[in-house]
Amino acid sequence: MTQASSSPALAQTDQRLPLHARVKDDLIRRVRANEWGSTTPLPPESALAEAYAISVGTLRRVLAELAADGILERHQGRGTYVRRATFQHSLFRFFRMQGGTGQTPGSRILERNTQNAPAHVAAALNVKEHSAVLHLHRLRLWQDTPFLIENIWLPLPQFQPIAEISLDELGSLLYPEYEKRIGLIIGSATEELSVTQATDGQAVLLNCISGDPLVKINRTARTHTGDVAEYRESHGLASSFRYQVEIN
Amino acid sequence: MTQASSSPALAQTDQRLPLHARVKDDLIRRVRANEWGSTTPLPPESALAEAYAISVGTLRRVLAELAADGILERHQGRGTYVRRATFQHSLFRFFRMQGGTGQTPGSRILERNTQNAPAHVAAALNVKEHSAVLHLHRLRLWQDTPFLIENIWLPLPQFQPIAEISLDELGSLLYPEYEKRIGLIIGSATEELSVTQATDGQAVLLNCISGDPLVKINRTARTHTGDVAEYRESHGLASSFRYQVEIN
DNA sequence: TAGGTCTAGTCCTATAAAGGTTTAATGGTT
DNA sequence: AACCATTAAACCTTTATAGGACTAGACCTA
Repeated sequence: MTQASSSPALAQTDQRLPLHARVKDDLIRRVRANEWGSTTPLPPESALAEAYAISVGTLRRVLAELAADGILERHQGRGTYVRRATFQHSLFRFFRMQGGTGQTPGSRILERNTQNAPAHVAAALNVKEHSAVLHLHRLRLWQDTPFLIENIWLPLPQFQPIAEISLDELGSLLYPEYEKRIGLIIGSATEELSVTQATDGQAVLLNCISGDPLVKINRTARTHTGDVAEYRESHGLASSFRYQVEIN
Repeated sequence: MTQASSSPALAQTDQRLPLHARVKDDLIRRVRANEWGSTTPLPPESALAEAYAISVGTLRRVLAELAADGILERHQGRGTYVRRATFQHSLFRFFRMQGGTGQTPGSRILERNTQNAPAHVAAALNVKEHSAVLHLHRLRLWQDTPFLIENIWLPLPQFQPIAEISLDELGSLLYPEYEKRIGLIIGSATEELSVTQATDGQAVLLNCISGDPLVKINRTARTHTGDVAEYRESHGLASSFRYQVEIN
């Protein structure tokens, strides 16, 4: 059952892999390339199967896996869509600020500049040391009270559009902005938590006393395919901190 | 394609669900009932399908889902097995103590008694307030240095065997003990992290100064089917704390 | 306008079948 | 003992087919 030649759509995939894996890889690539917005359905099963020159059964298996992986959403009778959104929520399970109404916190950009990546940032972003990166320094507020200091690094030139838009447009949520400006979708992230003490500068921003315990959150955010897209270091008041995790 | 009557094995499952869902539910029940140890393979596809009176294709779909859920492990040519172990690892990603060798920390039981569940414990364990629970008070050590205080509550009479075994046997890892003594397998857990200050008692145990920042971890552990099996409150020195999370 | 019915489009359930790959065990050969 | 070929058992891949269920929109009716 080895196919001598296969659909041109699979030309760039690893020929040693079984068909379903190759189709999956290609679909992930196309999702990542933003071929379908979150409101445009993918082609129906029948059309996709025909395009890949595989049977509907095999294609259904791939789509089911992608749905299980959280990349696609399928709705009987309506169609198959790229999945977005839920992620933003899961990232904001911390800091007991979402009491009651699901409001998003405010934010104020303190600084935006272009830097040569320091060693630890370069390592996290998986780029060469001293290569150009965009740096955002941001303060997050809850009901006008600052609770979190963020330092965000983004690789250039990929994120150049973010360097050029007005600061007002860098509203509270960055990930939708990445998607709109660059067509880049954050698919997963790793966070590392530790506890530190407030420096003088942090104490001023957070309106606390120097030496107070802070929670430090290092986040590495990736696309669906695992490429690192953003590195972020956040510091927040430990006293107002709460973080919830599911383990499987 | 509505089946008038189905395999007796599915008698206790919800008849409104599709076949594959009913078979999945039943297999989860049987895994939970410890029908197969982690070294005994499940019956082969062909035999299982025949026993449930369904086609091999449908059964394969169920087994694939269970494997994706991390409940089963399948090996071509060898068989299908209940999955264990990996979980213990994922639970111990915190506290930067596993440097190099993957040693498990030591532990010392400070106290074991039967209590009437306090309100917050009863709520977490999903039992009536003041009902009998087993309480373990444990100190965890890394190279003879205490780094974590644990308070563990288990519902009775389910966990009665744990109340009766010798304290020596409550070695460092509890979950294998649950499996061996009660046949109960922990499948998932929720943890909530926050930062507190050391009380006098905690300071003595952890060899720190009263008021030092501590990390507090509340863990609710569940079986594969979602029933709460254990509630645990841990306190550790914030200075030696590091926690890593994957978000999807 | 409001509320039904119908229908095309889409995904879902279930079965069947042919052939392939991997593993473990067996028994022979060197 | 070490190596190899064979074989049975187990899971994997792919295709094909028949029918069911759900959704959105078109159309009709009151």
